[in-house]
Amino acid sequence: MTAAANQSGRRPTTSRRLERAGIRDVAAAAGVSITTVSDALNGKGRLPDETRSRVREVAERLGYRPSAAARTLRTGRSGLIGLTVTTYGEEPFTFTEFAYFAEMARAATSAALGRGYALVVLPASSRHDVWSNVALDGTVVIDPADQDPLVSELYRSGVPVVSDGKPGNCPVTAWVDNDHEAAVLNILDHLSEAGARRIGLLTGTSTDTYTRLSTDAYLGWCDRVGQEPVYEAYPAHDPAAGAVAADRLLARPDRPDAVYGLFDPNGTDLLAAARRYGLRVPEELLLVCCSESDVYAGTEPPITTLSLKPRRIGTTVVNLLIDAIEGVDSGTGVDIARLFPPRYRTAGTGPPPGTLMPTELIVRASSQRRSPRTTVSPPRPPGEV
Amino acid sequence: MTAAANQSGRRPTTSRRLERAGIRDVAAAAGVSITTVSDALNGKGRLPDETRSRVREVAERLGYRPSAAARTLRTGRSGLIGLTVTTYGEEPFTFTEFAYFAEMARAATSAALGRGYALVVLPASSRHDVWSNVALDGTVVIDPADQDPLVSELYRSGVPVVSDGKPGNCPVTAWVDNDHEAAVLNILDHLSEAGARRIGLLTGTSTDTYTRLSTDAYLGWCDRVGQEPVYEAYPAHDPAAGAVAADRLLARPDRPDAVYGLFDPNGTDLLAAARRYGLRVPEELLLVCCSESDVYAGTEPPITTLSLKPRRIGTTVVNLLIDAIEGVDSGTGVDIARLFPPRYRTAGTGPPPGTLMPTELIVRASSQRRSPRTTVSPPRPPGEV
DNA sequence: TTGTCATGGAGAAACGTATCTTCAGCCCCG
DNA sequence: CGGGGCTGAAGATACGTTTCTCCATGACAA
Repeated sequence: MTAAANQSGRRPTTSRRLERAGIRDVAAAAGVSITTVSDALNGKGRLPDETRSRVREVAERLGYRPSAAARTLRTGRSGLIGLTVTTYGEEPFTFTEFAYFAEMARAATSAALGRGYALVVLPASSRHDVWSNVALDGTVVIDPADQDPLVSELYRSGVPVVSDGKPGNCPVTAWVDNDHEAAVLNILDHLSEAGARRIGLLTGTSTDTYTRLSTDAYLGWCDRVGQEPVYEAYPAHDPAAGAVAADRLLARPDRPDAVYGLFDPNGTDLLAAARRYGLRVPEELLLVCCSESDVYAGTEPPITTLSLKPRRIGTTVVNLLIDAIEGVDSGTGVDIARLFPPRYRTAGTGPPPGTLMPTELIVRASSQRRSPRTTVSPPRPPGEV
Repeated sequence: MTAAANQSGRRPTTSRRLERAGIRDVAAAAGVSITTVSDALNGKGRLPDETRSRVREVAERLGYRPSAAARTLRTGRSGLIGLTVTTYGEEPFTFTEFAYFAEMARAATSAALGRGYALVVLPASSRHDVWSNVALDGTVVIDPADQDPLVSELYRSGVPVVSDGKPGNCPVTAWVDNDHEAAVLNILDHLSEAGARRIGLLTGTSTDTYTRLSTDAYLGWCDRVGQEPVYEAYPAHDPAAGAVAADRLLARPDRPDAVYGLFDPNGTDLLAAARRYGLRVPEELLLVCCSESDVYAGTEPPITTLSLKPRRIGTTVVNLLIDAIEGVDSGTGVDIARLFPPRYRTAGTGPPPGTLMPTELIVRASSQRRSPRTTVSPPRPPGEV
């Protein structure tokens, strides 16, 4: 039972193509055990620097690359993070449809790579065949559905899940969202101060968190101020429906003298509709829409936009997720509490913990009747969710 | 990390270890061997349907999910495909900067998922720590650098690589690209027919394939037709430099009466510059630019654009890659030949095999002095590369 | 009876790594 | 002189699959 006898029968088959060098090959070439190789390469164990560097050199010479699969199997960590966008239409991804998603995904990818993780793009559909085929350390879910079965299963099976957008009824490890309520109230106040008497809303028919929270904030504001709500809803994922809804809103008998549009294309659509009805902006119609696009800096007139700061969200979501992954080694969740910034955090002990982030209102000519200067709203203090 | 924070009852039921059920547990529960379980679940082996369905039912009841890591280790297949975009600035990704990348990536993701693969986004930098940490069945490289060390190493280590954009000096399994030369010649002919006497070019300073091929085609055309080249080059990744270059081009003493811009923002930049110089489009200046954005259908006037059909490219690239992954089991490349369509394929036996795809010219008012009607150019027959 | 198949299924060997445990020396102190 | 602690490194096991090999059984023909 010598070591030589043990190692002799490694590859009796004819090696016509050259196999990738494994850790055994490195060990043999360096004249040490595989334990020593592993320790030397991973900076563990007790080894003199001389042995360490020698092993490293041999590994380099042999072009040794550790097998990611084997390492994942052994350590239980893959370094992979799932990224999911809820699908609207037939296409599984809405990346480019809304600039918000694209920017958010880009930031998330960067943040993950910066911490040594890679992002895997996965469909929100709960097709097991796809999901169970990839070992995930955690998952980012953008805009989760109200009762997402996929998220529930992931969470139940112990995979950390962090969502962009406050989740409805599915449990998540943590979530991050913009302070949509504060943002809408801020905009309504802003329009009021600019002289608006009746503010209309262009909103969506879907039930996602963003649409719901924003609409509710609008309705609450109207109720508080004593204005009759004036709004039109349309399916946000339909590119053509937005223009129709904008037209409808301005055709109403109780036509508003200011409009906030919840979705990116609303700005141009409203502008076009206003032109059709001969309404001058901002003299006769004040305009604000939510958008990440800078085309609104160049429209005639430039349009005030609300930015959801997708990059900040994406970075935060990923960092939260990786913190959860690396902080929780056993099955039970621990230590997540310290990861959240002191402000903008839900106080209660009840899960899941969430973080609200401030938005940014970029004021342009379309919402000001005086001097159109670009300015930035200060972040609002955190309110209750 | 106080004990209180630690004890904050997160998941009360997880006090005992709720280990994921393994294949052994399923085998024990079903009263069969793990071999039978594996065969039953994977549709292999010789088993009566009764056993098969019973095992499947037990597995379902136990919530059994095979370990992706173990399967990958055993089979050598991960179901993961890398997606890389060459980085321009500090940001690792240019996804949103150019709509082409975003659309292409989206199509590639869809195509991969449709065939059971998932895409993992990776940086083009050759940081081993990231790349070697994930088991890849193959890689898509968008716009590879002229002598990409990363691509070379991947290819050498046997990982199939398919590139979007004809590679310069690095070996790839296959590549797909638009027929840039044909596209440019087509545009120049189109502008000539519309009455252009001196056609200018707005191009980039970088050395990627797209820029190089397009510029060369332009220079060759000028030489053939006997026109003095009139062009300005600028760093394409600099968002501000484009407007300056457009201005410079129209400020030249030998001002062109038609311009083709190679990059997406050139259309609006050229339009703005033309306005500054009081040039009417298309009466005094014909305009075409390469873009995937549909904003050019709504500009004043609408601008003729060249579409690179990113979705078609993305789908083709991924299908080619997966064909290579599944068709080539040994190290040496085989069988790839049959995968390529008979047309648009390089004839020679020498690797790497490439596919040229036709582009689409969407003709709008900016490049026509007569009746501005939208039409589509027929695909050109394949020429030599 | 004996051999040949076909059927249904079990055993065990990988896959390549990380890590827990053990062990041989060696020095030093009592 | 004996043992405790430290250093350097090897052995062995486990991770959870897939799959190759092989065996038991019974039916059927020779």
